Amino acid sequence: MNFLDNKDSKDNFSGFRKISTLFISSDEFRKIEKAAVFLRFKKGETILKQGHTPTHIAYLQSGIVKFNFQSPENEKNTILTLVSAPKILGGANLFYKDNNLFSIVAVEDCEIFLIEAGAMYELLKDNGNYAVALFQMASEMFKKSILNFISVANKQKEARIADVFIYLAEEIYFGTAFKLSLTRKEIAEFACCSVENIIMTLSKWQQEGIVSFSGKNFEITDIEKLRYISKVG
Amino acid sequence: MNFLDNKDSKDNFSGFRKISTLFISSDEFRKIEKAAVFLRFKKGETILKQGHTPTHIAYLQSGIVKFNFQSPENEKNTILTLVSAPKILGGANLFYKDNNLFSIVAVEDCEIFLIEAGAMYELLKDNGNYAVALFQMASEMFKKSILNFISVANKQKEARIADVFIYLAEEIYFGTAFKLSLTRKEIAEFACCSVENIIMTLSKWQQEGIVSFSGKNFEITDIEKLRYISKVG
DNA sequence: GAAAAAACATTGAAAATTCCATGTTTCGTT
DNA sequence: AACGAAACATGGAATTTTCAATGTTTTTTC
Repeated sequence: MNFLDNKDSKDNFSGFRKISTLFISSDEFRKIEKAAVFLRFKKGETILKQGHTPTHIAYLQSGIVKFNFQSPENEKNTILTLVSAPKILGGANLFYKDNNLFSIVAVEDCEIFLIEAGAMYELLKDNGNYAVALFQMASEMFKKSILNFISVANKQKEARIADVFIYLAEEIYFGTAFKLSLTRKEIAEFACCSVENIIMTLSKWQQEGIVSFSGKNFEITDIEKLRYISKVG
Repeated sequence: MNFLDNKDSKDNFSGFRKISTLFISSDEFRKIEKAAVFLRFKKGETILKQGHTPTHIAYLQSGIVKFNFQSPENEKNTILTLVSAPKILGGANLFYKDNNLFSIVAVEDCEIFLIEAGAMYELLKDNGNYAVALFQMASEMFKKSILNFISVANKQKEARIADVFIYLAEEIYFGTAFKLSLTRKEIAEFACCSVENIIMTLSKWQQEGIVSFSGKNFEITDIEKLRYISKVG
């Protein structure tokens, strides 16, 4: 990661400014700007680390991140959810006193603003409706994790993998053709099954004409079939 | 459920008043009281229903509730988490615009205050620190759901059931001996496995001297063994 | 307090899923 | 271009988990 000069940082802050100034004044927003740093993260780098004390709230300007839980006992990872820019991240961290439940890791190169929690909190104290708006955005990510939980808990392998690919198309890549930035192993960690399951299911789907892929280039050719699999399993 | 007169309601509101008046004035709290109704729910009754528009925030004065997700496709239920009084429930509902993700259902007789979301929101607008405090409390329940998710995703049957019973002892009944208010089926819905798994595992544990039970009376006699099972699986 | 319903319990067969072994391809580095 | 490492791929054995059938006990309801 590398630090940029302040001017560049301000130019890139526009997304967050737009959201924020619906609720707070430009003067107040300047306080946030002063308490923020702009950072670039390479694919694979950890943005917020599981177990650390939450000191910052993050705004994802561009890129894709995963919410990754690493089991302390075995070496297994679980991807709770995947998020693409622009979004407020780690809002939950701000509202907890506890340590971070999970890590936030870049799965593609990311541009991020880290804002000091203390400065943010000062502002929220006097702007309840801004606080509520931020909570709502932060809650979205919880909601997505819970939806994934429900999928994992109720459905079996193939339906879960279908859910993952529907989610990728609808909420991450915004289209049925995309360059997949996740490895098979990461998809397995997201759908909570083994890598072999992912590989075999994808091969099967390719034969059945539901998806087609070569290397990282993916296309979902029959998303309605995927929706059917998601329902019927 | 039956409605009580206002006086009784006020007397029972003390828990929520105590929390709230750390952040807001007594005058302001009176506005909440006016917008609240006191209700009793019998075991099995639904307090907030999945799919409904969230119009109220709930304060659980006494009793135990489950966060229950009912699958629209098959008839399967999943218990996301279990919560015992006193707690703020459905805070998430307040911070969402979406419909309720899950139902909140009494697993023991409950005393509940339902507060109009609109009145609450008016108050939060001018009291950011109260908003933050409420959100922190509401987030706790999300956190518990996520922890359950992680257990379900990473561990197998026996370790998950161990997690459920450790959770019951530590966070619901506050002791290792208790009158279990969940059926075997509900435990299965919580640990995400079949009823047979629950029954067989409990029988095995009883033979091994880890738990002892007859009917609804339960005692965990060796919680350290349960912790070991939770880790090693 | 009797009948019905729900909950609890046990077993073996069937199905789903992971584990293991092995081989190929792709990617990044020197 | 050669090398090693990581990712991708395949198939069968071993394991875990659910399903199905059946019976007992407990709880609820009239």
